[in-house]
Amino acid sequence: MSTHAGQAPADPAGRTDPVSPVSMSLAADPSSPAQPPAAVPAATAARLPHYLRALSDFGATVNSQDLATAAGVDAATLRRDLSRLGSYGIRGVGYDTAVLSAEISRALGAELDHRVALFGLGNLGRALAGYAGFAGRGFALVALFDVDPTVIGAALPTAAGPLQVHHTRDAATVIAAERVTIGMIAAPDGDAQSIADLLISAGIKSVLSFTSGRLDVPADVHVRQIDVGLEMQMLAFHQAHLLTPADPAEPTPQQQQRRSG
Amino acid sequence: MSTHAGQAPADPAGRTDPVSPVSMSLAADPSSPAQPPAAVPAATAARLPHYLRALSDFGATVNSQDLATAAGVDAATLRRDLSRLGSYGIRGVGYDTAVLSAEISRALGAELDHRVALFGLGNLGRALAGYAGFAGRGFALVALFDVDPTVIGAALPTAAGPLQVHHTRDAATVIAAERVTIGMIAAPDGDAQSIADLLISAGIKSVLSFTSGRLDVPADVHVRQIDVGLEMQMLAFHQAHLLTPADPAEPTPQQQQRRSG
DNA sequence: GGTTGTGAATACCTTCACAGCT
DNA sequence: AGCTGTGAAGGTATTCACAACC
Repeated sequence: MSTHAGQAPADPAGRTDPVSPVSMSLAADPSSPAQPPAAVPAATAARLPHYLRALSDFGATVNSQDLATAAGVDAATLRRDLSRLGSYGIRGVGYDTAVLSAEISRALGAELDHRVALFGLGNLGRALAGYAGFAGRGFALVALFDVDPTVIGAALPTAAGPLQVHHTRDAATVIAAERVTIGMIAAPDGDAQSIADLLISAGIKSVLSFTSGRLDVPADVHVRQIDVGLEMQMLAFHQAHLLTPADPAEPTPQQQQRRSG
Repeated sequence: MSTHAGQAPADPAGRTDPVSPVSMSLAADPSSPAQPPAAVPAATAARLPHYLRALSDFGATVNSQDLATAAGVDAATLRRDLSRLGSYGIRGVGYDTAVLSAEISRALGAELDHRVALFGLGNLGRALAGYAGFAGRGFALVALFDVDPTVIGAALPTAAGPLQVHHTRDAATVIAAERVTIGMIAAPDGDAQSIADLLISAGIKSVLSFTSGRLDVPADVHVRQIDVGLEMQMLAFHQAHLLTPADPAEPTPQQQQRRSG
C-alpha cells in the first residue's frame, strides 16, 4: 500500500487491502435511546495502532502534521480521528505524547490484559511463540496447542519463557483455566475451522488466523486473517498495473515521499 | 474482521484495517487522451485474491450469490467488482469458474512469474522460507539474505528445495542475477529501512515487510506491511468495545452467518 | 503565530433494484 | 425463469479551509 504522487498517504486497511466499510457503533442495540458514547468508525479504529506506534518516535509533544507523516496518513484525517477519542490536543501547541498514548491505548483496550492461546506449532507457530512484541503491547501468550504427539507435553520456548504444549482436544479446559481471551491459529488450513469452532464454544470472541480459507463464525466473533499469499498477490497486482501506487485500504497506512524514484 | 448481524460481510482492506481510499488508475499518465483501459479501484483490487481463493471451492460454474458468500462479500459488490475486469459472466447461468479464475489471475499479474527475495532468516524468516503457498500462487522464492555469519553460505531448506544464504551486502548483485521482482523483509525492525533502501536502489518496486515501523520509500514503490502486534491491537479494540463486529477494511473480507452465538 | 477541532465539500464505495441477456 | 451488469441512491470516509483557541 502506497499512495499517489508521493504525498498524502491514504489508507490503513491496507493490508490488503482496501477498505472496510462498516462502521461500528450504534447499530447493535435498538434500545439505547439517546446517543451512544460516540462510536469510533472502523476506518479510524484501524489507524489507531499506527498512531500509537508513530507516537514513540517523538518527544514531549507532536503536532498533527508530524505525527500524521510518521503514521502515513493525512494531517486532517489524523486530527479527525483523534478528535473522536476526545479533545486531547492543545491548540497552538499540538498533542502531549504521553497523554495521547494513554488515550489511544485505552481506546484500544490495552488495559484489559489480553491472554492469548496459540494453535499450531509448526514453523510459523514457533516463530509466533518467540515473537517478543506481545508483552510490549499488552498481550500475554499463555497457552500452546498442537495435535502432534511428539510436541505435546514438551515445554516450548516463548518470548516470555517456556510454555507447555497441550493437545488441542484439551483446549476447552485450558482456555478456561488460563482465562484466554484471544485465539491465534497457525495450524494447517484444513484444521482451522475445527479450531475456530472449538474457540467459539469456549467463548472466545477474537481470533487471529494465519490460514487461507474463510472461517465461518457467529456475528459476534471477530476474526482477522493474515494471509501472506494474499498480500503477495496484492503486490503482484500493483506490479502488473504499474499505476500510481494506490493504497488498498488495507489496514496499513503507508508511504510518504522521499527520494524520487 | 467480521460483519454485523451475521449477514453481509463488508470489507477487505481489512487487514489492517479498514479502508484504503485511494483508487488507482487514471492519475498517472496525463498524456493518455481518451479513457484508460478502465482502472480497477483499490477496494476491488483488494478483494480479487479472495474471489480467486473462493473460486476453488466450486465446480464448473458459480453464481454471484454463492461466490460472494464464500468470499465474504455482498453479491452486488462481487458482481460490480467482476464487471470491472470485463464481462465474464453469463446471464441466467453465472460465471464459468475456469474462465473467471483465469481472468482474475491475469488481473493479478499471475502470469508475470514473480521472483521473491527474502531478507532475515530468524524464526519468522525460516517459517516463510518453508511456506508452500508461494509456488501455488505464482511466486518463486529465489534468494535468501541475512547478516549472520553463521548462516551465510549455508543451504537453507525452502518449500521448493534448498537455497543458499547470501550476505545482505551482496543483495544488489544477487537480485540482478536472479531477476528478483519482490522483496520480503523479515529482519529486525531496526534493519528494515536499510534493507528497503537497498531494494529500492536495486530497482525493486514491491516490498512485503513484517516489521513494525513505517518504511520510507519513493511513491512508485509499493509496500505492504504485516504486523502481528497491530492486528492483535485491532482485535483488542473490538473486544474492548463490544459492539457489532465491524469489519475494518482491512483488506480482508470476512464472515458470514452460521451458528447463532 | 501556531495548531487544533470541525462544518462543508468532495470523492469513493456499497447497496438497491431492475433492465437486458441467455 | 434465472442471473448478470449497471444506473441511481445512500452512506462513509477523506480532504479542504477556517473559526476557535492557546
